[in-house]
Amino acid sequence: MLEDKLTQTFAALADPTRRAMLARLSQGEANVSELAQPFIKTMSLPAITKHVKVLERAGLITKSRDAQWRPCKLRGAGLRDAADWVGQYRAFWEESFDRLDAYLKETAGKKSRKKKSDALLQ
Amino acid sequence: MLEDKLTQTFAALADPTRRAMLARLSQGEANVSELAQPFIKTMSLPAITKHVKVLERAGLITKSRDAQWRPCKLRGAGLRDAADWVGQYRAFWEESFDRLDAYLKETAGKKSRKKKSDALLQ
DNA sequence: CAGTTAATTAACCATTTGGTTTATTATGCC
DNA sequence: GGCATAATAAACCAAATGGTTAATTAACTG
Repeated sequence: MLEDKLTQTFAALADPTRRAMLARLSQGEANVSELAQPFIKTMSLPAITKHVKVLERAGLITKSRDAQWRPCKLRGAGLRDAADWVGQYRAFWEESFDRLDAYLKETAGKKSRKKKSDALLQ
Repeated sequence: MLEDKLTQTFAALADPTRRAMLARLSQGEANVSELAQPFIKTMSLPAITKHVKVLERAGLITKSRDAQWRPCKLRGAGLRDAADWVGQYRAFWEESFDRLDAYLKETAGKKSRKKKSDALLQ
């Protein structure tokens, strides 16, 4: 994945309105006004349109056409790219570890109580 | 985790310079000028300082003091929070699925070839 | 103490972001 | 055709972001 695409993806996720839209879409397709519904008291429709566009350009959703409606659907691959990037660092939140320890466990170890430390970075 | 903290975390990840800094820190502690090293031809030190501060405020790194140096280290919990959020959507990138199918597999199923679909959303 | 190194602060600037209001496009319906 | 609905576009604005340069703080070193 392009460096810049990942930037767009994380930027798109860095907004609670857009994350709520993804949450809504995880329950099924929705058109723009349906996505707008929870926010329409506090935000204009053009603002919603913009948020949807950010999600679309980031590859997190796809938008199609049905008469005057624009049904949107979640695009798993977009979220997977973000998950894959973050996943590189899994070893850093899986309890106690250090790289040597991890190396020993992965190669020769068998009795250590600590969890595995994945290879990190490209 | 606070809604707003997640926003800060994703915003911090939405920059290639900052992601590169995290990559560097995944190989071990580094102080600010060490983090700056790959960028110092193209960016001033105050710019680096600002990036480091964004990472720190997002909870992705911690910074301590050693004389005039400021050793930084990766904070796994910050990345885990991001990973956990994205992980809610795992079902959407793990091949063919739908919520009913997932439900059946998780509760009664035993022979389905499809991968598991986690419960989504709060 | 004087000088050097590490890092930050302050003030500033351009661009991007997230919102607004008003106007427009496109579709379906009577 | 005329009207209502769904969505977008355009123009604008304030605040945030990502950078700069110049000045400052803090610590070590000779």
